[in-house]
Amino acid sequence: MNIGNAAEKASLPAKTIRYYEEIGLITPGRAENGYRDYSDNDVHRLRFLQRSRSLGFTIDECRLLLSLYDDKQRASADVKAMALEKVAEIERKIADLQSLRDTLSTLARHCHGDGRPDCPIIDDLAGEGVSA
Amino acid sequence: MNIGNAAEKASLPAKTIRYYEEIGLITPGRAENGYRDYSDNDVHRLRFLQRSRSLGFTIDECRLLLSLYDDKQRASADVKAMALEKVAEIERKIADLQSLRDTLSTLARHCHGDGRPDCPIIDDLAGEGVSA
DNA sequence: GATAGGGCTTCCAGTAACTGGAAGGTCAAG
DNA sequence: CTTGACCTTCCAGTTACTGGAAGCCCTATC
Repeated sequence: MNIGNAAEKASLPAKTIRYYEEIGLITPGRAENGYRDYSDNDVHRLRFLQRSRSLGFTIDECRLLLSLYDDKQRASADVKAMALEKVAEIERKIADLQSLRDTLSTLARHCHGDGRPDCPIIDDLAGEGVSA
Repeated sequence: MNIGNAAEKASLPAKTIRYYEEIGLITPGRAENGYRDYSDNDVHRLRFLQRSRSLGFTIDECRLLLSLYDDKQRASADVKAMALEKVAEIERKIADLQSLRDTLSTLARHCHGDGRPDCPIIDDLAGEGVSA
């Protein structure tokens, strides 16, 4: 099947699929007219990629995941370890964002937000305002 | 003062400071030997940049914030609106990450994580596993 | 048979915000 | 006078695409 079709089935832009090919994540066949030709298995891989990317795995992690997917002998422990490490990473990011949000809301709460030039947010950024 | 000194005072790498100059966020003077020469006010701006970047504002937002900082007549409402929009954006990101984390932990919980090749995480990525 | 359109191809460039490294000038200490 | 730290510029690389140009392929319609 052509790239447009595969793109639709995998919920990925065609551009992205070509990019994945460029970096060696997938190698579809070619039709006689030079068009890429995707098998059902190719589409399967693309979906795998789409899903793992949307779960926050980097491209390199997806590469590893795909090789585990291809390896019928892989240990589930390897995959579980990656997933758990990813969970921890996501939780660190969440904590960072929460503290960011708290700081910013505190700042905003202290700002009267009218037409006057006086602004505690700017003052804080300038290093002389409320401590969040 | 030299860039190394300014970098230390602003808690920013010298490389980053040069980059900020390149994109027009700051324009220090030059000493006779060609070295950049930072005034106290320059350091102030750098700190402002450091803090607003660390609060999650993009460079373009920092540019705007700096212009509000420079503008003694600006309305605090403008700044407050930016801060609140940023808070909303951060909260969206947090929610996304939380759902990501939940999906991944569910997956990991269903994985026995031993030496056997059978792995629900891979199965899910392949589109045939547990629904998280 | 000409043409219009949509899809496909390749290649080049740009994004955000730096970061690393090479080649070389400047300065203070020993 | 040399060593080492610090400074300069410029170029390249990072992540994961995305946009666009130039041009081929295929089908349908007039």
